Amino acid sequence: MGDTPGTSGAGLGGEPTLDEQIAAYQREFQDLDPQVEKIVSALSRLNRRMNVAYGRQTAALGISNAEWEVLKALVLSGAPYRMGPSELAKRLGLTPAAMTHRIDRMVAEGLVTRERDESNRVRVIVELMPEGRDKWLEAMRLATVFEEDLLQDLSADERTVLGEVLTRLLRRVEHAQPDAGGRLTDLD
Amino acid sequence: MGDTPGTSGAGLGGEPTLDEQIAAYQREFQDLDPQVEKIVSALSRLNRRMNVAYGRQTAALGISNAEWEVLKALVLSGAPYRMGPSELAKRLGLTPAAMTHRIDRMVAEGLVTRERDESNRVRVIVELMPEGRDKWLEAMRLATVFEEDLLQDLSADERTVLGEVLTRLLRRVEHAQPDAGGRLTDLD
DNA sequence: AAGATAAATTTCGAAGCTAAACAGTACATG
DNA sequence: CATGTACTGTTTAGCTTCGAAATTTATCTT
Repeated sequence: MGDTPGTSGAGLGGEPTLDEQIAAYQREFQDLDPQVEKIVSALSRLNRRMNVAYGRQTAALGISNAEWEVLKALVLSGAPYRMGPSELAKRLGLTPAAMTHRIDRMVAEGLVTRERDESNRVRVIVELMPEGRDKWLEAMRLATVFEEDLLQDLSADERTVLGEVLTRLLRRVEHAQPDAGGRLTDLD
Repeated sequence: MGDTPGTSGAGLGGEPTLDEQIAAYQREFQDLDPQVEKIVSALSRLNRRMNVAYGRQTAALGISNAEWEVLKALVLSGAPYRMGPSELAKRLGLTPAAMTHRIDRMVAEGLVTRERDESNRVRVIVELMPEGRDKWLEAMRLATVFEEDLLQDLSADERTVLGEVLTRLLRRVEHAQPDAGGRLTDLD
């Protein structure tokens, strides 16, 4: 792929084909299971492409990915769409300081409001505004259209199997904790 | 999930279970195919977890994700592991300016060298150093161990099917260009 | 030789995050 | 009831990473 044969794959930016990439992996790293690598690489690429698509869609609505995450957490919390900053921070994996900054921006843009909890004045309540909810809804509409198109070629059976297998993989990652060496030791 | 029933799922930071999340999606957004959403959400979560794992592993080796990307591109380019900054930038989706900065750091850390191409003195050649290659190799060893563990529960047949289906999805995203509305129009 | 083109770097600034110090509130305990 | 302790959220200061635009250096064209 240096400059001799490999101008074949047409990916994002001269990115090699999946098969080309796996061949390169095998060339450079012998003890590699091509089948495993194919699954993992495909997962990774697929997700990158999906994120690019989602990013384009949310950008078209004038919100960043960071803001999208907050909107999503609030909507999924259910009516009346209120959460505390620390709960949000925990959910999104941020420090409280970073959460404060994000909320600052989103308040300034009218996506959410921030007020003190009168029953416990230490706490703060972040509440989703109608405009924020509308943006989330519109983003969801765009996303579902994209997702249906993406899965278009899969039969009902294939969808079922794919969902089941992915869920099983997810369970394995979520219910297991990697030890010092990175191995997944089962907890069940 | 506001605060009444939903303390069940034990994800990253109080993250709801996949099924809980899908139920919430359906509650807030009626025209949603739960099967599609399950696949997409599982894909997304799986990838997030994998990235966390990879991040921990590379961090243990003292390199950032950004540096990991550069090492990977150089190794996969094959011996003698040389690329120009602009080619790297295109591959990684960065501007040339950002690429210059990254290379600065990596040269300072002894992972790569940077020298002018004597045959065309406008160009620069970034070359992988043995230390960089060693880091890549060690990261690959860790990654493959993790990946084997991840796919442990899948039968040979399931691996074959999963690889095939994911490849098909990937082809659909890579060979199609979303139009203005975000739809994937097939190009084949 | 003169301009056009191209590659890489430099400069400047923006975004986003964190750590640590700080302020305000609630609660427990004597 | 008084006070210490714990907790929530914000502020401040600084760091890292990236990008846009201008700049430098070299090559190519005519």
